[in-house]
Amino acid sequence: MKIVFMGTPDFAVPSLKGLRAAGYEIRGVFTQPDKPKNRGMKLQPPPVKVCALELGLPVFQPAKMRDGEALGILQELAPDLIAVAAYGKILPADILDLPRLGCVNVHSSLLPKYRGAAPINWAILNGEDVTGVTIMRMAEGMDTGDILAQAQTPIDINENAVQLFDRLARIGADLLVETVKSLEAGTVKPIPQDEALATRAPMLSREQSPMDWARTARQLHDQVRGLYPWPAATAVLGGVRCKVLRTALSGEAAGGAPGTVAQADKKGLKVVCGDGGVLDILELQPDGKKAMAAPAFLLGRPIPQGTILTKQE
RNA sequence: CGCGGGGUGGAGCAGUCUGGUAGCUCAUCGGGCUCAUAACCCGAAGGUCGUCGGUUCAAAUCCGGCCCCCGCAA
Repeated sequence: MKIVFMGTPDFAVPSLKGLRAAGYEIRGVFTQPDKPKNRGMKLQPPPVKVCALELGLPVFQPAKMRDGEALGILQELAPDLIAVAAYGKILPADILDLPRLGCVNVHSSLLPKYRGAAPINWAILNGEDVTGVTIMRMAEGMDTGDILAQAQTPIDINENAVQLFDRLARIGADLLVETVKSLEAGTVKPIPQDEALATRAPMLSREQSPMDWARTARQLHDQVRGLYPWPAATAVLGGVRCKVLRTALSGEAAGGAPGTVAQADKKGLKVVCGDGGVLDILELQPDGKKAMAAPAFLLGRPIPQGTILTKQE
């Protein structure tokens, strides 16, 4: 069975490796073009490209999928199946129709919930305690295709987006391989998505970063772990804008207005939230500095107990 | 050359503008107090101030080169 793989970020790497390890013939790997990123705007190859090169697979990085060039390459590669995981490009109908067994996509949510670019983050942001991975047949809409397989997994109360990313990437890879086997055997029964239950998980933005202490402790905790590590939840502490990287729900209740610093010493940095719950800030990163434990931060920038924090402008 | 912040005992910071004895909080070690302590009191150890060069009687501080870390921008 000949497969063409399409994917871009770390999330897609286990799926590529999984298919390869399962013995399928990977005819080629499509990934986004190298883009200028990071300090100095140096060109960065996407993780899938790095992985594909290590595996000795041919890599294709077309800028557009609709100009016929990509179609031409694919016709030459003549795959039986195209497997896609977080490729980041929309495939036109002529490509979707090309492979004998069609195009399948690994999506990191329980579709039809959380269609879109950031399903993992939004699941955490919304306080879900279960999420999962869906393998679907690709259609022209955004994550609207028929469901071929799903796997569920619980979200731990302290799990952040990166940790969940890693887990779902592995779960997705296993499920993808299983599904491809089923497709070969012809035992898959596609299930249409229930449009009435569909929700969207749009790209994250830095506007979601500022922490509003009027929200509940749980909501703020979810914000911190859901936006980790980018764009990250942020707060102004000791006069400095900080990324809040890790928090815990202390379970204590405390008096005081939302934003009141209940404790700020070597034992911890605890803030009263809108529901009276207390959020324990464990790890943070001031502007221009490295990540550090909250008590260490307080040594250099003490915050008097009782200070009332306000939402960043 | 995309823009900006930073490198000072183990940790987090001040000191740099205005050159002149290395400072604060925490951790560590020793002693004390206490039924006891992660609490409190007393004391100690620990730093080529990222690096190389320049200016100067004198450089953490002024000038120049280099290295490293971080944020923005996605």
